[in-house]
Amino acid sequence: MGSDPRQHLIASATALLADEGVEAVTLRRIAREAGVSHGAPLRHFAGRTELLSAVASTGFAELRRRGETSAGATAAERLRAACLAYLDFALGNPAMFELMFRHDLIDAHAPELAGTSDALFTGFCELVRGAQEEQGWRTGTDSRLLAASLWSALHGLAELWLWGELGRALKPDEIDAVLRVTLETYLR
Amino acid sequence: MGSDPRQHLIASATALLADEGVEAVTLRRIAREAGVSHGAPLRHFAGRTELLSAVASTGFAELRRRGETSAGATAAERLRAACLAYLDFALGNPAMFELMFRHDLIDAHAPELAGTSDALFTGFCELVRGAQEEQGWRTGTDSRLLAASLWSALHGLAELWLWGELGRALKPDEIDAVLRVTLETYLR
DNA sequence: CCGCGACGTAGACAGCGTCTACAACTCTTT
DNA sequence: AAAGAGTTGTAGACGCTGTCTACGTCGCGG
Repeated sequence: MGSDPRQHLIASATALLADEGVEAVTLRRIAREAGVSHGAPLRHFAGRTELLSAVASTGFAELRRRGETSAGATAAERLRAACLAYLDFALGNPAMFELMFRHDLIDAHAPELAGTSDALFTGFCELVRGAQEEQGWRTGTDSRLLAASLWSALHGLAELWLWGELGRALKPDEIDAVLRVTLETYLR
Repeated sequence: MGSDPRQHLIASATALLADEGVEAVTLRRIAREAGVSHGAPLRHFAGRTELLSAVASTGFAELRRRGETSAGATAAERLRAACLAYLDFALGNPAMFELMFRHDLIDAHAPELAGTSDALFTGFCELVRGAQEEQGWRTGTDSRLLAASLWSALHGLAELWLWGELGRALKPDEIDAVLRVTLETYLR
């Protein structure tokens, strides 16, 4: 294996995830992909859960990066851009997005994963608070609660859309319209 | 097996689901629970997916029942009650709720399941339309899009809460507060 | 030089979904 | 009444999975 076998395994798993979906990411497939024996990954990860948690953690880190670098002159515009980035990430990386919230496959309490996902939520809270302070937007409500509510709305939209539930009731191009309704509802 | 083996198996699976979670609901466990051999369920269902789809379908039916019978003098009150019922169902039956949206375990295109879940969305749309017409609430927006947006917000809140992501950032009793923020945001 | 820890391998085990061959039982048709 | 066909349950097999264990094989520090 390479110089950093742990990173090598995470990379193989990430590629497998993007190519063939969550189901395909088994320890044995990862090992085969990485060119090692079926038991080798267990030398670097306590089990499948720990490896998948590490993969999911990179997903949270990437999502946070996208949210933080979202451009905009005002805080409200940056918040709006971050919301769009969330949906963009989910629809563009459906398998990674699914893994990140499959609590049967990952361990939300793993230190690394808890760190990256908490950082994501904290960053989002700050975006919300910034928009609140900048222009007296919903100043009455706790920014943490408001951030949780808005995040939920975005998250639910991504999940229902990816699941296909909305897909039968709505036309494929109507997801943008629903997202616009959600943003209109919150950001005004 | 009983007079209606199909129903018997669904009942065993439902009990197993509530008792031990989604992971425990394997074909072989269901068979053991129902007191038959490990291959017997395949005489009544084409595979695990079909059996779990039937179980999930009962979940959608129950959820719809709760939403339709939600009391309220005005349409707006009935809509609000239905929203509360959605969260109540998710938090009270976490395993069933999880199964209902695990598209890797069930087949969303199975006729029975598609019927019950479509009926749920349609009913919710009508509740939204009713509230729109009754009191000129958000009359500019398509009721289907508005219903999808609101449903997403509720669904995301349930998922994130059950997943535990919000649980680390928020105190256990703050989910009610977030729900109130969401309802305030939409229903005004 | 030797031992020890890190790493990789191969085999085993139980559990899973699914398939197949076989037996029993019910119902229809002759 | 006898025979055949369809339905339902059983038992075993196959390949897949995660995980554990025993066994090697390096490299590096005492």
